[in-house]
Amino acid sequence: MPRSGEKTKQRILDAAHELVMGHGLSGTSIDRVLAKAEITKGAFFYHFKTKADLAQALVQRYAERDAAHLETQMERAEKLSRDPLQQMLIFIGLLQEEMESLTDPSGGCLIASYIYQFEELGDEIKTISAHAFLHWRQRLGDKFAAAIAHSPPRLPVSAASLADALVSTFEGAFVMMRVLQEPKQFSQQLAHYRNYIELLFDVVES
Amino acid sequence: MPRSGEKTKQRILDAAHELVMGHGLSGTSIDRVLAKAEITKGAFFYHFKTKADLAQALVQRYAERDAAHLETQMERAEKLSRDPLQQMLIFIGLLQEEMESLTDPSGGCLIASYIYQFEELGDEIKTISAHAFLHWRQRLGDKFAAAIAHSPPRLPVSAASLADALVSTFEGAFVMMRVLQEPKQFSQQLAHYRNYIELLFDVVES
DNA sequence: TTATTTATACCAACTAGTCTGTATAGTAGC
DNA sequence: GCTACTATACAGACTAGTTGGTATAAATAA
Repeated sequence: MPRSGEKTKQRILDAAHELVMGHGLSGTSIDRVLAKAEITKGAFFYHFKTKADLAQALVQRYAERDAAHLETQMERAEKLSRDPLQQMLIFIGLLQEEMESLTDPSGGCLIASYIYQFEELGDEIKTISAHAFLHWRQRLGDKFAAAIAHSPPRLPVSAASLADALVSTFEGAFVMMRVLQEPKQFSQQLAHYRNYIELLFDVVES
Repeated sequence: MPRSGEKTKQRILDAAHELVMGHGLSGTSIDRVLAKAEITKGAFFYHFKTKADLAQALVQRYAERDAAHLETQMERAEKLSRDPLQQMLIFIGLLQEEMESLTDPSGGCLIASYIYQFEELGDEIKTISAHAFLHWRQRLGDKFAAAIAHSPPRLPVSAASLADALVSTFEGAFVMMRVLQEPKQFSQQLAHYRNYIELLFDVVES
């Protein structure tokens, strides 16, 4: 069945992604990926030059999907309000909705799964990872900048670091969820972030 | 020179810890630990039964030091004020002080470095990890409970989840720092947490 | 006080298996 | 004839873990 090369490649990436989430990158052998994807070694090395090449394709795909997801939810939020602050609050709410349906604590961030072996990763992967985070900083930072310009926050904060704080909340929540085996950590930590934004911009009725 | 076995054991743990922070656990071979600690394989397996045993000793030592550090700073904060909320704010400030002096983005949390290979880790390690986090929840949760009892927060929050939010902030900050190679992320994210607490308990002069 | 034993702490070399990556021969569809 | 594989075999490096032996120091016995 030629002409379907892309499908096999995606199967490999899917299998690898799942394994990396549970065993880490260096704990995931190519042989186990082959077994999970039900292909042979020849097929694997037809699509990927090396294991490092797989690791990069993995994070590339992850970053692309992540950016697309951010864009989708952000555009939804932008259609639901004209006010940038409200857009952000809606955006956080949409993320919360998604995460509340999570019931198993096996979710995670592929990029985060790489960070404790950065020393043996290529620069390309580091660049892709950083770029994924910087994209959030940019997209959300613009919203916060507009919100700050519209009404000053009760404490001095930079738009970029407020954006970073949401990404940080995500990453922290993943760690909490995995260590404590508590899926609810995710929506709980997001709720605190939302509280913070609301208090900061004084949208809480006293 | 027998009788000095503990020193060698600590040297092994030190070397292993440093390597795990840069290559992950499964990316850290025993051979490389031996090279770094400048000992032989015999010495290693005299002190540790298996690699899994090393991993456990590593996280055990980390958890103990972490708890001791929490206690030290908390007691300092408790001596500087009688008010539980102020104690928490001082405590956060003390942590911020420490983290501001960090200039290289190679720091990290050993427990977090384990989470993406939890599937191949023993239950003991998972228990130790969870317990370390739960200890923070308890210690800080009590403070927040007292603070909430003293003056109600502006939004409904639980003491435990507020405590979790600080641990989450830590973990998130480590990820941000590593991915973006920005050491300042740490104090920045802590500052947001501090802002949140201050706004929540209305200690900000308007 | 000296000789012997015992436990600790360690070393060098080895084993058995796993790792990534290569190679090769063959096949099914376009 | 090109693409997209299967299947198998294998090289070379690295893996965790084992073995047999050694140096040291302290405890015990003569």
